[in-house]
Amino acid sequence: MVGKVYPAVRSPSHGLTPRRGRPGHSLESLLAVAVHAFIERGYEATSMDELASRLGVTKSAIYHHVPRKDELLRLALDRALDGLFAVVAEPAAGSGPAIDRLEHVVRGSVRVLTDELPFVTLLLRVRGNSTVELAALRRRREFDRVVTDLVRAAAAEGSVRDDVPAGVVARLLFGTVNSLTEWYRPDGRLSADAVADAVLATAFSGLRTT
Amino acid sequence: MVGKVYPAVRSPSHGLTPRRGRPGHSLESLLAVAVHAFIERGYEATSMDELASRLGVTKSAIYHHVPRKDELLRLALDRALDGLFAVVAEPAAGSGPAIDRLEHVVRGSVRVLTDELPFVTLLLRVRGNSTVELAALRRRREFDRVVTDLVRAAAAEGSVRDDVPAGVVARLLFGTVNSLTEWYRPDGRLSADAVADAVLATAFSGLRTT
DNA sequence: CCTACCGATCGGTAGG
DNA sequence: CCTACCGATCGGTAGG
Repeated sequence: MVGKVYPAVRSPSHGLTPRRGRPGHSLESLLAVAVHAFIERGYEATSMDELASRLGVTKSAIYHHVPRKDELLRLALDRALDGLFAVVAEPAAGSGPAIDRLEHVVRGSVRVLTDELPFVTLLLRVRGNSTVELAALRRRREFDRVVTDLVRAAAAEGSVRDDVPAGVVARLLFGTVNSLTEWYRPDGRLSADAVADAVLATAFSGLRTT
Repeated sequence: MVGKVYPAVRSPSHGLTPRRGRPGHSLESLLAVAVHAFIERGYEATSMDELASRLGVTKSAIYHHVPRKDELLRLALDRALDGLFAVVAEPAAGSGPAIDRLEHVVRGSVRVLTDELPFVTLLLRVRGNSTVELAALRRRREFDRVVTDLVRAAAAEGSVRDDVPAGVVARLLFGTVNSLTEWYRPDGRLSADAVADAVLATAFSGLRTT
């Protein structure tokens, strides 16, 4: 279902086709335009003709690069998910006090969100209305489970509050992180690092000073 | 644009038509089914025929109650927005220390979210792809401005951290609150009051205990 | 025999 | 609240 192969796919799970080491330029720009349109108008509300029009090509030209519309969605969602799973696979996410590992995963997630903003934005809008969306939701829930386990471990250490269930703390924490897609813009006043600092300070220590 | 009138509208801004004091039962159930479908499948991806099928009537029967599909969206979004504005209009939101007023508005917003979950969920998915959505976004931004002003006043009082811009603190705070629509369910383990307590404790004091 | 497309149209379904 | 439709557009594919 996920590993369905179409001509010339050799690269990692994001499915790009870098022929002889060069980046697959036209699929890449197609994907960028598609993700932009999916975010702006919604996936189902975006027609292949609209994508074609934005790209200045015909609809048939798009079908040269992808076999179906939902392949565009799958490529985009996998890119976001690959980024998030790369964070929890980093050594710093696997050793040391749980509170430090949690901080590392939050900072890494903010970095993925700011670096791959359109892809993560699209991921957070997915509701499970197709097999592609269901597969993405499954991977996302797996990521959430890792974070919840970290929060639970940090609470057991005594470094995270235990008057609120760990699952609720994890959800509120990632609700805060994920809400960045609603307003963070790379060309805005705040740098990606400043945003990460703001999220960490506010979420970990709270907004109240008194 | 917003006040466009269609036959027999006499009630407040939610636009229901309670004839002779009796609640408009069929519009109410139509709205409930429509909002449910819009959340599940997306507004544009939901066809009027699908709504008719869910209701066990024909598509034309729906057009007896609303003149256009987007009227269903407008009614739903106005209900969520009316609830939120009712909170900031409460006396406790207008007097006393800013930090207390902010806490009151957050608690009230969580209450509206839990009480009118489907309507608020739909509101938070709106992206401005039509005049109805743009009007809702305008009202929502007005609400956000009130909250940001409260955060700024609380920071000026010295009761909210000032190492992060007030606008960012406000966005993160309401990112946390709004993320409740992603997982809170009225029939779940946590009561609405317990959720409000969890949000207040986590957002105001932080998740870290050390 | 390959790639990167084109103009035209398929069977169905959208909102109204 | 129904049957019977409309102009248009949907995702996907034909031959060249």
